Amino acid sequence: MEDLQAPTNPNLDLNAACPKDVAPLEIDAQWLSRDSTIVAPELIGCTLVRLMADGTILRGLIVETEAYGPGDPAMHAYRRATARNQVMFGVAGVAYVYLIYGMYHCFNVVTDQPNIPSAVLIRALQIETLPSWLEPQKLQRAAAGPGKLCRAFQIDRTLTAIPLQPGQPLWLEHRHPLFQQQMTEGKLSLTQTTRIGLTQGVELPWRWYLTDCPAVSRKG
DNA sequence: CGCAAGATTTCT
DNA sequence: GAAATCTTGCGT
Repeated sequence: MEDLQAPTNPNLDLNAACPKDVAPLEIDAQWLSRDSTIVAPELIGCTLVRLMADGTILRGLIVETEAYGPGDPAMHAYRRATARNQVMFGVAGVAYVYLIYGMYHCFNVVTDQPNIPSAVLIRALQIETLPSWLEPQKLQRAAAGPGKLCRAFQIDRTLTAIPLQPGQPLWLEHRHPLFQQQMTEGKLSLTQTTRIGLTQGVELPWRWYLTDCPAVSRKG
């Protein structure tokens, strides 16, 4: 079983930081056209929105990310461009989705300028509202990990290379002003650590997560 | 063209 | 600790 330990930070109140009644601004390609190690921590607190084929909309607060970039031995495009990774050489703001271990998908946001292969892996979401098919008890950890996140939001390789814009199957929205405010006040904070599951580039501290958030894939 | 390894998850 | 499961890309 997974560790369902409650947050230890009494200030962590995502309902207060992200009230549901105000629509934040969508994130555009220009904002994402920066170094992945800059974008990755700034994406924490932003919202991933999924529009299903049947019109259903799912929303999740991004609570854990990892950066991948040029010169990084863990990056899929480290050696050269291939059919799989070529989307990361293109413009920012499109999806890069790949199959891992034959059974899970990982969702990335392409970042930085064209011809600079880089992306941010979205590793965990705090799902906003309970989908009809999900038991309430499982909501908190239903998107705690890149594979579980894609399973919950029904993201697979057919979505790779799509632009992340409203009306598309996926898009991003900026932090709510109150989330930003609680960051400034120190009530919310980010933790920076090394990335997970790698055999190369292990030492690079390019993973960020919302401190004490129970929806994060793992601590440390 | 064969094959080992993989940005994971879950069960024993 | 190990299985599930299959694509990718490197080495032969």
